[in-house]
Amino acid sequence: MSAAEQPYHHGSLRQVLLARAESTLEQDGVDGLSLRQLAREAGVSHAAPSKHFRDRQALLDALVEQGFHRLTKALEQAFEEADSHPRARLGAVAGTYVTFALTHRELLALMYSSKLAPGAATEVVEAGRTPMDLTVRIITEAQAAGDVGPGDPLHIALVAFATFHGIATLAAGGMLYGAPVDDVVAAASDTFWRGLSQG
Amino acid sequence: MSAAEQPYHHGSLRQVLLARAESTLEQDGVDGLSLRQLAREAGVSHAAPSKHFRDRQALLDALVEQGFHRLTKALEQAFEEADSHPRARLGAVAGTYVTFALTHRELLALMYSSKLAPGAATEVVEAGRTPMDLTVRIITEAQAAGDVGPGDPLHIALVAFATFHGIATLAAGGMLYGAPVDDVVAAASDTFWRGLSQG
DNA sequence: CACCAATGTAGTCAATGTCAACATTGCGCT
DNA sequence: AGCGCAATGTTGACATTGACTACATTGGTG
Repeated sequence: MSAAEQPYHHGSLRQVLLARAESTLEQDGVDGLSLRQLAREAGVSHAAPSKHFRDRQALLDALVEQGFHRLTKALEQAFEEADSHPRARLGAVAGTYVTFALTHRELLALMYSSKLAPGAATEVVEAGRTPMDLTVRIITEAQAAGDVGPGDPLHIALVAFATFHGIATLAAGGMLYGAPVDDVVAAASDTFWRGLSQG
Repeated sequence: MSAAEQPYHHGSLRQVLLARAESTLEQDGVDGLSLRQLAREAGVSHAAPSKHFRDRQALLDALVEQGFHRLTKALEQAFEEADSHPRARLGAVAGTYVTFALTHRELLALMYSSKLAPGAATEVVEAGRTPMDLTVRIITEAQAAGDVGPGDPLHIALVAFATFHGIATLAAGGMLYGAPVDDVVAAASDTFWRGLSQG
């Protein structure tokens, strides 16, 4: 091959495709994502991506999985670094979640639209559980510490998670009617803990 | 034209397209929606839909608008028919919202994905505000009745709405981990009101 | 070193959204 | 009543896309 030519094998096509796919996703939305376009940008033939992703859905699944892993990592870090008091932990986790939602609007929407291919679902479902698992853990700790009365921790955690998830998605869609996200999150936190602090 | 022929003009093509589009949407998701397929099902030529919807997005916008109108109607009816106590009203509205979300999963997702064309946005944005407006009204009444302490009713209403919206979308996505929706809604209601009942 | 699995290429096909040119119809205005 | 035009529908075309098949190149491994 001559000097300026590309080697026949790209070398890291899968990574490049995923990276460009993610930035295109955020910029143009899911509908703006085209396998052929990605191939062009990567400088490979139009069918090359098929060696790494069976079809378009497989690429989306990979994006979702990557997204969940990153989100999980961020949430766990926030959990660890926060003061160990349940209130501080939930606040840190909720804040991280909302930040992620605002930084990766389209990705989070994709993650929870979950048109997951029934085949590859296992891994993704696994990764998708972490946010709730963390929340359950916080509630359980709060109950152990006496900050929260008895009751199925799953139900209580679901209420908490749904609240912050709802705020995050509404914020990402610009439907907070001008209210600052942080204020809404803080208000939700206050209401939530006050509602749980008594039997 | 011979007896069995269709008249040249369909007569109610727009309505038929919208109706079939909605059922296809729920059955196959947004991606399963094709203008040409709809045209086939309606028995018209492939370009006929363009006389009623400039492009595919315009059809989706129309579905969203129709969806918001139906949701608004249902919520307002629930609001009126419920006992006038704020707690009963919020419960009725929340229940109606969740029911709608479960009955029209794909539609609700589309409604809040809001890739609204900046042009036609006004009408849809208008319709999209009603759920929050109703919630604000309930909170204001609750404050007037002394059931809820002072505070920006918008913020409080946002927390409530986000909570039920979050529960609804999680439930629609099958991410409640087996917990019955009604239980989660009830738990959220209890926590919410208890958290607000004191200064 | 020969072979083979992984990776990339070229060509093709059907489906789709969109546009332009043309056909048919019904309604309003004179 | 009837003329004319806007609304509605048809036909044909084109570019893009996802997906499939056959083939080419490469690098690692027995």
